[in-house]
Amino acid sequence: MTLKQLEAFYWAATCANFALAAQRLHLSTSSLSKRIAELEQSLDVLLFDRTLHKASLTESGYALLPQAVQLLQVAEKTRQVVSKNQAVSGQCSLGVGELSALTWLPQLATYLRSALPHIKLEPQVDIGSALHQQLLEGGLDCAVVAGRSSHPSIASHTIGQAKFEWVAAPHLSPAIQEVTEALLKEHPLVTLPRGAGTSRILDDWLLANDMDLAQRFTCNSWGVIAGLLIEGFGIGILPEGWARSFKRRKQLRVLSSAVQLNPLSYTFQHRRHDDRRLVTTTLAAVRKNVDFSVSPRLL
Amino acid sequence: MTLKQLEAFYWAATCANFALAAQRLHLSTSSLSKRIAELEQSLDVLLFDRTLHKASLTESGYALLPQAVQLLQVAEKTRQVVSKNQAVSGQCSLGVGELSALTWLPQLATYLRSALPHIKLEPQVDIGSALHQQLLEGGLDCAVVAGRSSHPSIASHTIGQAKFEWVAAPHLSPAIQEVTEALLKEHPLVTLPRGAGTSRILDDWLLANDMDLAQRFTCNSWGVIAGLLIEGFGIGILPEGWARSFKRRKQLRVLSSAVQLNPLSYTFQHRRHDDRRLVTTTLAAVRKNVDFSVSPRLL
DNA sequence: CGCGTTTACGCCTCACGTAAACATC
DNA sequence: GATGTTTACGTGAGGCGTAAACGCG
Repeated sequence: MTLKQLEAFYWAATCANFALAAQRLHLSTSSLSKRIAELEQSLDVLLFDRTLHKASLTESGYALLPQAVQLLQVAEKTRQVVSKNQAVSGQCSLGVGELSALTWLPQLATYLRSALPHIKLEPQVDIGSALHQQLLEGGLDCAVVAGRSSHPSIASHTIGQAKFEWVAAPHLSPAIQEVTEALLKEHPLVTLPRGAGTSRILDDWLLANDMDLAQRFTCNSWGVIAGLLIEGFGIGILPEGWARSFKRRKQLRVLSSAVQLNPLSYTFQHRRHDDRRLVTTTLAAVRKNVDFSVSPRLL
Repeated sequence: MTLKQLEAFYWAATCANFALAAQRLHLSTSSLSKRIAELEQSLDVLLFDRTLHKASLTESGYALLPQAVQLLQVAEKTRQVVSKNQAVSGQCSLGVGELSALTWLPQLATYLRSALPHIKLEPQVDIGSALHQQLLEGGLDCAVVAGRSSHPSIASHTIGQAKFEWVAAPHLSPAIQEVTEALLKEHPLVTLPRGAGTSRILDDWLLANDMDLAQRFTCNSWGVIAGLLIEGFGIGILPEGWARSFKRRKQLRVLSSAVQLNPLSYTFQHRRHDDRRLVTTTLAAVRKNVDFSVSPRLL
């Protein structure tokens, strides 16, 4: 039984399949398979059931998993205790939503390049639910997602809030300065699809105002949404930084509303027992650089 | 960093020297040295100071030791959780005093041979203080010693008591049936050297009876002591089983005493963090077979 | 047939022991 | 010189990737 074998077992047990786990370990699938086989041989126990299409944990495998986690944690702690102030290094795949990608992510990348050059950041942009799934399957080391995860094997750390404003094109019902039910009936609501964090904000607001769902036009790209809003296609909400920028250029106007939009809390999420310094260091770096209020870089 | 390296480090750090640690791991000294060197390289830290005659732990080495212990313990636990009911195997060097060796040790050996054939018992007979030292230096896995160890890195488990009787040859002051100060002044006290557990019993008794030390003749062999007592060389104490045997053969008579001799408690001792099943299983086997009251096999 | 896992094979590194060298007392 | 640790070196097992085979949907 070796630490390498246990590490291979951990990833194989918690990733969607061996290929993904192997990728995570910078290993070929066949080598990973052999490591698992050798671990099984050394413990004289079958850890995976291969009779099905996918390898799944046996009872013994389930029994081993928490032990393996503990062992790897202690091993990591051991490395930290002894080799203090060693440069953190490795690839870190970070999942982010489009909003994060367009506001503070470039800042984070710049910071990491100068402060922690041995960390190779690999950003992956997708909607929150996809990122969450990727975290579970082992495709990501960590992700910044709206809200906390309710999944037991994902740990969430609050890192910041994004604020939103109601906006409309200047020529869209120019007399009206406030978001009303009538306005929402007249013009479609342009927003991200359900499942994105922003939807929660909108649903909260609609509920608080006792309004029915207006016509809803969804697209998974903030850029497209902003474009549609500027075109006067409908009304919608934008992150405060964006709203500010477009307002300054007179491309959009900010609408008031009787009830404020709740801010949206974002959390840094990672696999609960993944205590690698790579992850904790990345969390610290994200905390240093997160800022949802900045204007998007592309404008 | 591998488990093998940490195991090598643990033994190298806690044994008297690398050679002994290597022997313990069934490894050549050079291989052990290389393992340590590789561990140092992988952690990028010097663990031993080689400028002195003997390699001694550096500050980092001292920091690593408890972590290594914890890691090895968790590893051992992990093996146990998964591979339950696996046969325990390995060489187990057990230190015992002569009294244990001559009473219950053969019984233990027989038991182990039939019940746990994969454990190779290697008994080593010496006086308690030597066994204790060997435990500390790593020369022994475990030992049965009189009294508990006060050393922080040695764990003690009480396993039984030995009772002793005052004896004398039938022709030695035949009128006297009780141990008195006068008797002890007339005849030398034949006993084990100071440092053996039996000395404590005698000192307790002398103190309780407010007696001064009589003339004392010491020898490190119970066989020699019994021989001298039978010869009428002096008076002394013998384990109850021995006293019973010699009394039955009329070679010795048992003397009464106003104050009883305290029984002597024996403990099973091992290195505190050595949780190998080999050790715990041996402890259980010793508990099953320990019996200081049996007559010695050689009589 | 596609997807996921294992086997076959050639390559090379790594871990071992023997023996000699080195360092300290 | 005795004791204790490291270096040199030849050997064999073990871990790796590529590529082919297997086995279940």
